[in-house]
Amino acid sequence: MITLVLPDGATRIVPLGTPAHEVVLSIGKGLLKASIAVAVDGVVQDLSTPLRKDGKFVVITEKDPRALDVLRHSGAHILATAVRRLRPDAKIGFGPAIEDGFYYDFEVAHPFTPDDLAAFEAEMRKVAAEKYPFVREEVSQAAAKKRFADDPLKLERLQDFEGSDEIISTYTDGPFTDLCKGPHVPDTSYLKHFKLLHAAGAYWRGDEHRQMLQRIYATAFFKQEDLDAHLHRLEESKRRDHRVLGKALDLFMFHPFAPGAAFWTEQGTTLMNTINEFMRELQRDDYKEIMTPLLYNKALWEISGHWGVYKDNMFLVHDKETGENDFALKPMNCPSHHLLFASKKHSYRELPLRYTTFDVLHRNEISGALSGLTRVRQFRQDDCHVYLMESQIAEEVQRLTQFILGYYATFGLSATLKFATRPAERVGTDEMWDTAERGLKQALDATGLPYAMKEGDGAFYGPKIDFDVTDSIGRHWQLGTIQLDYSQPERFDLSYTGEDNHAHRPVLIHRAVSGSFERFIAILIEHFAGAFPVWLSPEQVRVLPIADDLAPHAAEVTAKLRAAGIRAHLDTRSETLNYRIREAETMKVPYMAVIGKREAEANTLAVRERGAGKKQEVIALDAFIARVTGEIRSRALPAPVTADAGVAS
RNA sequence: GCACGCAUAGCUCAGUCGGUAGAGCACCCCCUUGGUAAGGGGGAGGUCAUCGGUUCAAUCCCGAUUGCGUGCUCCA
Repeated sequence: MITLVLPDGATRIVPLGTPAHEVVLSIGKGLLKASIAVAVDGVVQDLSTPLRKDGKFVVITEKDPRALDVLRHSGAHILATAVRRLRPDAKIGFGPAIEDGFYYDFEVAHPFTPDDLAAFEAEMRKVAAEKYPFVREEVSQAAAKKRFADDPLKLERLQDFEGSDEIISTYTDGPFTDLCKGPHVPDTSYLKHFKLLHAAGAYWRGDEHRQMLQRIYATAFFKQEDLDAHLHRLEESKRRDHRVLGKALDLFMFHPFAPGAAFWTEQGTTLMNTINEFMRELQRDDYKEIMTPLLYNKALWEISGHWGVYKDNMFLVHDKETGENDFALKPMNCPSHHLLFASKKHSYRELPLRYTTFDVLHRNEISGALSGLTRVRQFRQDDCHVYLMESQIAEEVQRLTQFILGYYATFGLSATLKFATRPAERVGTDEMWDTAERGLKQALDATGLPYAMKEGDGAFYGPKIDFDVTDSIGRHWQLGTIQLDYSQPERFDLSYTGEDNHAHRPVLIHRAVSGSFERFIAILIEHFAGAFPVWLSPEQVRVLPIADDLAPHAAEVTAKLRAAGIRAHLDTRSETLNYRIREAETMKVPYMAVIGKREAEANTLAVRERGAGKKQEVIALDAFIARVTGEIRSRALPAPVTADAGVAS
């Protein structure tokens, strides 16, 4: 017998192996109808699975977030059922529920076309209508092997269980049986609101050396309105896509002659420079900004170790005197910073010494990885290397952490911290890692901030703190990083003179705040949907004289705005006011200053704010200048950044 | 890198079941001098990504190349 405790404290004592649905029925008939699955001590299982353990018994209905995973996993089986009916030759791989839906991998002779997807979706509706129950069976390894004799991928999976006491189960819905641990919804008719999204290649088990399968991505919900909302969200992110907005707002472009490297227009350059200047200002007092060469002899990369492991990702440059490709563009700044550091003697009094740089870096990413501004081959990092004594680590890490979080906050971005510890492949002794991890952890604890652990995810030379940023539509980006490194100071034989007049090895911290300016700008574009705060906007005020004869006055106004440090532009084209307002709105200029006869005479402006519609405010020129310069100085954020902020419908 | 898809005017896209192309916006000119999201008219603009093949004929079919897009261990 096993004992189940219901949420209200009541208990049910039932024979071992009783199917869950019997227990649910004993609670209520209506509940059984509404139930999708159950959880025993948090472990989700389906209604037909025999109960084997005592524990807290919770019935999962549509309202439980875990129900969606069950539905989606069943959706994957229904997808496979449909594919097998139409393409009996398809071999099946994995078909899990994922964050926003599910997928299923198939091995087929001919990849799927969009028409195939439409046919599969139609077939899935039939399978759902046929209301096949999901029947669970528990089988022996031998029986399973026999059953999946024609499915080599499943056989490979079965191999993993050889010798383990794992219960092997299969699920059958109508004509289709899959090796699966469940859980599933009771029958196929539960899948009502779903959509196949796209197909793409995916390596079997993510291994590029294995065969490529065809993966079909799909999503499913319990309610049509949830599905609609999800599809709407997808549309919304497409509209915010920095590649689309970058073109629409004329910020940057790419050219086939320079794949993976952005061209910045004057607007985009202004944006880039504004962000760069902000960082420069923050680092003015405690950092030493330096510039180092972009191109180095391989001798440097041999010392740093890049020539051995990273060479394929570097752009090599031919030297006409040696006739060899023995120069390379730098993929990171650290080695060059070390050369500068090592060029003279340093006292312990100088530490922590912080070198910061904005140099251009090149990494030869594989072509398939390139994507807009988020994965490029040429980029600039807000890079910093701190040379310090071991005793200074805690304070420095706290300082850098506050710096990074403060920087994000200026843009209305929040971040969570992740502490990544020693990876399997690493350099240095265990003792060194103990010291480094302890030091970093103490420093992190001292900040009082919550953080998640990422065991084994550190850099090969040291543990690190990663900053995971959430944008206005809830997407996550890994941006900043603080990495502790005992290895490079060793390789580059770095030293400082201590109080004891002896040479000591400094510890190194690598720090990046935005990862790269390119990627950060991509995130900002999507975060703000192109409607940047005033201080970031490439164009802050557009001056619009109503008629031609007001142009001279408008030009004076523009000059005054510019003299005050405001990025103002004058639009005197002989177009209607409506036309010019529309264009300024489309380009997401934060302020439109309209000048008619009345304003010219009173030296005022009829100010329209971006996105505020017809609402206008007549304000004295001086007052307007004070307001805008104030917003620029304080780097004010626009009214709460919401999911729809500034997105034209 | 690999699988699939896409590439037509500056942009967004139609189109040609093989007979060398069209719209809207943008651009230029003219009229309009306007009060808060498109005033009206006219014009210019394309070796249909590149190279090769098939064909009487290719932007369209086939192949290659380049670029871009989706994706490439959230496990049975």
